[in-house]
Amino acid sequence: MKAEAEGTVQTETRQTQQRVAIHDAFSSERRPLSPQEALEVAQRTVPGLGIATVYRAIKRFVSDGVLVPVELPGAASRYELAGLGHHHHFQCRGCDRVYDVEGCPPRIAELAPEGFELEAHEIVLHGLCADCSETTSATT
Amino acid sequence: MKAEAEGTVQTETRQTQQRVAIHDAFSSERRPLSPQEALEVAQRTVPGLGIATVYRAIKRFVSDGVLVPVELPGAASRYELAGLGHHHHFQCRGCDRVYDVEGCPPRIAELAPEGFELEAHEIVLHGLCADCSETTSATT
DNA sequence: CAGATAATGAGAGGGCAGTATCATTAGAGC
DNA sequence: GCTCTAATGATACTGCCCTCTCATTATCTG
Repeated sequence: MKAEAEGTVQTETRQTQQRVAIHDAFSSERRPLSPQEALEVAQRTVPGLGIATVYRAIKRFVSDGVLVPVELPGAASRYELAGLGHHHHFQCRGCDRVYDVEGCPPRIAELAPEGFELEAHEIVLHGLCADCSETTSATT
Repeated sequence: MKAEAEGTVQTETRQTQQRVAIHDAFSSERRPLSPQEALEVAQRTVPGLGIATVYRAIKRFVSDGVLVPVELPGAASRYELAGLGHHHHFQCRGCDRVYDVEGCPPRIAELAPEGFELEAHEIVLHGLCADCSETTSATT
């Protein structure tokens, strides 16, 4: 996987422990992470990791098609692994984490007004995730 | 409408032409406006209007329940008149304006994973509004 | 009309997300 | 191990959204 001879290689892209740790953060958490969250997770592996490196790595992963941006209301951009298929998100107001949710209600297209061209849609659920819901409702 | 005797009145709330113009901007446009958009619309009536005044007025309107915030991915906060009932939004990628859309697909609640407490949801449609769609597809 | 003061406008300031800089570190190939 | 250089980390910096400050203006009441 060197460089297919040509000059399309902008840089050599070394496999550093930082980059590996950042990528692992996304694959282990399995939910959209903000750069800050990714930093915290990856720092468990690489303590000295700096935020600038996280931004750089994410940028690279996105342009390589490894990550895709997930934009949610209010919050900063998050990113998740590409190739997950169509899905939506649930944002917990307790811990502020974002989770993927499967499925998509029918008739979405019918919402668009006459004359409008619908190209994409996005559904964001809000509430409490399982963890926060437990804590709040004092189960025991 | 003075002040019901007590001390609940923080300030007197004068009816200034600026504040009227800002409120009118929201009622005439009938769609969520960012402070910047509101500024531009209101400046047609009050040319010298400053952005700080718009922020101040919006803040006041929100705390008075006249406006409600509309948070959309990426973009800055927008606001719209309160009391419009449940609805969603369409954001045009051409002009970046946001429109209200009626209706709401069924089964939304079923999307939430087990154990999650769904409290609210939000649907954002993306694409081209009627105006931009026309322009793009070169009608004639 | 006059007085009291809320509101305004312009610009400075604060906070935060993200980027650029640069000396130092550490991958990758030999 | 050694060289080359991409990558890193710390920090300065930019850009943007929004708030604060304060001298001036305009609204409201009597």
